[in-house]
Amino acid sequence: MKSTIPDTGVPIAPTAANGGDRQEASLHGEILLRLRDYVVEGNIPDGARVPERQLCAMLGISRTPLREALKVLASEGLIELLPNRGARVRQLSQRDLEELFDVMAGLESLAGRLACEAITDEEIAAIEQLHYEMYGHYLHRDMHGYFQTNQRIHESIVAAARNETLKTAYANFAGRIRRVRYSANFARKRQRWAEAMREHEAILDALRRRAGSELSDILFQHLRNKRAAAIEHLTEPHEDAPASP
Amino acid sequence: MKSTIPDTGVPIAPTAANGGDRQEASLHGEILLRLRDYVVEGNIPDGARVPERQLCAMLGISRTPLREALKVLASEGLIELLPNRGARVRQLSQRDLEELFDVMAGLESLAGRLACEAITDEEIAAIEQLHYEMYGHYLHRDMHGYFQTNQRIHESIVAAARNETLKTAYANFAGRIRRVRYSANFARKRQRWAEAMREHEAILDALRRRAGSELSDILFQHLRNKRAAAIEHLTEPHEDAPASP
DNA sequence: ATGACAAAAAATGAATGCAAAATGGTCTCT
DNA sequence: AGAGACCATTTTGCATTCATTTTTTGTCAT
Repeated sequence: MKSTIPDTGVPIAPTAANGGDRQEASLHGEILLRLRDYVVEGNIPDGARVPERQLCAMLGISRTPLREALKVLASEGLIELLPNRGARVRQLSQRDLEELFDVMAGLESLAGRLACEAITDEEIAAIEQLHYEMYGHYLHRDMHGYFQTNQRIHESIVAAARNETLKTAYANFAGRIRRVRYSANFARKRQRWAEAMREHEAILDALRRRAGSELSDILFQHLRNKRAAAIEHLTEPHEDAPASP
Repeated sequence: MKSTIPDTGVPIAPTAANGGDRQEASLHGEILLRLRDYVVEGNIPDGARVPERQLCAMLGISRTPLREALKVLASEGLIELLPNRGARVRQLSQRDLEELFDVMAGLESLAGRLACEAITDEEIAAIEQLHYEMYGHYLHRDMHGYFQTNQRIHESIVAAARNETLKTAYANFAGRIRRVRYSANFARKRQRWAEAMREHEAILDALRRRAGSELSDILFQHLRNKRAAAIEHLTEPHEDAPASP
């Protein structure tokens, strides 16, 4: 009598798209990956209560591995665990977002500095390629394409830093602000968009010259500007039509 | 009898001195704090197997909360969990240490930059005070005092950054390399010691002028030098190692 | 009708139980 | 005697169960 749970659909789908390097072959590891994605994707409203039983039914497992995964997600800062009151999706205050953006700025700044020490001409060429691609999206006002290529550029810089620890930390913080970061780029401010393009050109220039310290400054400032745009976008979240003022 | 852990009666004292702000009132939270300290303090040899039941007996709890704490510690990078083979204290390769030092460098570099934006004259005065105190330890060849004051200075800079997220991340990474970081300062190289003092003066100078970008560079380089000293000290580890008293 | 109190229901925290996998030792076969 | 196979013990992973705490609900009094 092991199967007390109705087999509705496929409880555990193999997360083939994941990094897979980690030793997440066990059930709790699988659950962890799926729950993290589930939360990051925004399937649970901010601050909503999430009964364990419900998640168990959804995932087709018992509470033990689920609770283990919840503890890890809490330590990652994605959710918060109130004693005897269950888990809630962590609600980020404006201050939290500012702090997170600043930490991201520090990490990218570091990534740029380290990248200048070891990046190859081929990697720079690849980033240049992405840059031109992004420029195309910019010209075509393709916000979605721009956003994706932009992320790939930043990830390429992090990858070029050749530091797995940094890469992991970066991915962790990026997950926390994913939704906001996305909407930040969606701010209709064309001026900010053009400014970001110029900043990216400066980034590329410093990268070509392997000017680590300089690139560090530029990247920090770039993220600071993105932070400002994100915060501004959050405080006045009405933008369906091009506002007149 | 495969006891890898010294069996004292009540080995782990209650961590009353911990940053009790956290909502770790529950049992698993308490266990987490105690286990983390226990591991960070180096009570378990590198790479040693740690049977769950033994830890349970030691802590006087059942396996469920212990396993939850282990999962969290693994996500923090302190231990690693091999599927069906239990938890091992994570053994840091030289490359791991290099990466960790670089990430620490990035975080301190960020902290310095942010600190310049908001630090008060009083805070700077306090750091100056610590600096002179440290100079005294340096003159008296008091390695232990020097080490402690040095840490307090760096922590003060991080605190001055006014970013709790950064502070938490910094504490996390600091925990991972605590032992090595300590021994790094124990390197008998007097030359490096004098150099570090000069670097600290430059840090203080940039801080007084609120020169964020400059301070960022100096702090990064300072940590880079510390990293070099630590690695060097590890590759030729023949000094009278600080054994347990 | 509203508020307070109390009991029921549900959810969480921790312990125990059970199956699968790994470890260790012994035995057999060459 | 040595290498490999086999079995017993230990250990891990997960499910289930038990005990508290919280939340809801129903009733009563004002």
